[in-house]
Amino acid sequence: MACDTPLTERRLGKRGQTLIAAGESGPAWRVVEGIVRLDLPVPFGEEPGEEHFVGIAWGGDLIGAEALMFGRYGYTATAVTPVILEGWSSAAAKEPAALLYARFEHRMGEVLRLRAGKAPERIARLFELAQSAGAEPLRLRLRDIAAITGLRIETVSRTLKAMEVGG
Amino acid sequence: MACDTPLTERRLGKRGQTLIAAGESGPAWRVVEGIVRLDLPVPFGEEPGEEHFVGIAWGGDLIGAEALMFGRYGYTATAVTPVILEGWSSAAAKEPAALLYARFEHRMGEVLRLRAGKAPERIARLFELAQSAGAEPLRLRLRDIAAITGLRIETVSRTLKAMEVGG
DNA sequence: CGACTATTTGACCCTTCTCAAATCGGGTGG
DNA sequence: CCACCCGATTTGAGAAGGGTCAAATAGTCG
Repeated sequence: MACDTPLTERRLGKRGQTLIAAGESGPAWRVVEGIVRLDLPVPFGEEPGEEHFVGIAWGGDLIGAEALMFGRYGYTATAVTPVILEGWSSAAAKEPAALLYARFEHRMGEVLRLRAGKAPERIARLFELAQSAGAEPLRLRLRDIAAITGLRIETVSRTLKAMEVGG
Repeated sequence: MACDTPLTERRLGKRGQTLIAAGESGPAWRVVEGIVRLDLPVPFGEEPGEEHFVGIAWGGDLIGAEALMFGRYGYTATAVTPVILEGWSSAAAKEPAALLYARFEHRMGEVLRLRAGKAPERIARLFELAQSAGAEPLRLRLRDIAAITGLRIETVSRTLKAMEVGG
């Protein structure tokens, strides 16, 4: 860790990389570029290996902030696109609470829109989001697209093929 | 609740009542009891009268906080169940930002779960949520159930009937 | 090259959406 | 008290859209 910059420690993540693991401890990060998906480990004795998708973060969103409060990360964060993270400390946070809430509302609306409408619309919106989040290669894994849009991998595959022919 | 302090103004809302109207100005509120749905007025020249569901709030969540920042409410809030609101001022807010984030992650996960799985599961989860939010009569309007779960009103009607027979 | 993981494809079934029309209530003006 | 209107629910029938299960292909990384 060449931590010679006094202010903002940065960290890169490749597509598919686990950025934060539920149960472990560490700092909070701000998602500067790219998209991150958040999953909860299965609550009860369900399929081990399965996870519950609980949200995405991008464009300045904070991830892992709960570790500052409770000591451990509450969920797993994985890079959906290549990402750039920036260390975040609560001391450095100057955003007023009302602004945080406003940002939340917007974020929740975006996430919900990814679960509304038919398969092609959902997937298209996800790609738009990825593009606006500054993800360069714009190549997403089907499993991520499926988890985020609430579709099946097979459906995503077929829809994607249909889309590139039509549009 | 021996809270007779002059500071916390309370307000009741009946099912279906508009609590906050997009574009108007006013204070922020904390949802003490019940469930509130949030909608965005249609962005462009789409079906007038239609709204985009962008989230729900309950159990201590804040609504209308963006009016503190931007002067106007950014979305419409409607009572899905009878609700109790409590006036909120940013000055009174002492929750650390990290806690706000943690709460929000949880909230987003809950909302997403209401859009996952088949119709009966979604609807059942919404009723559980409504119950946990302290809504007494537990009678929801079909249009609200449909908007929140992302189903059609007809589907909700049919599913509800099938559910009360089976379970 | 070999083991694995990710993506495609096929065939078929089930859910949910659609479009229409019938009912059910609750108010209202006579 | 009754006829009527309007929004909210129900019901029907048929069509799409996705989900499932199974197998075949492409990629990847040692």
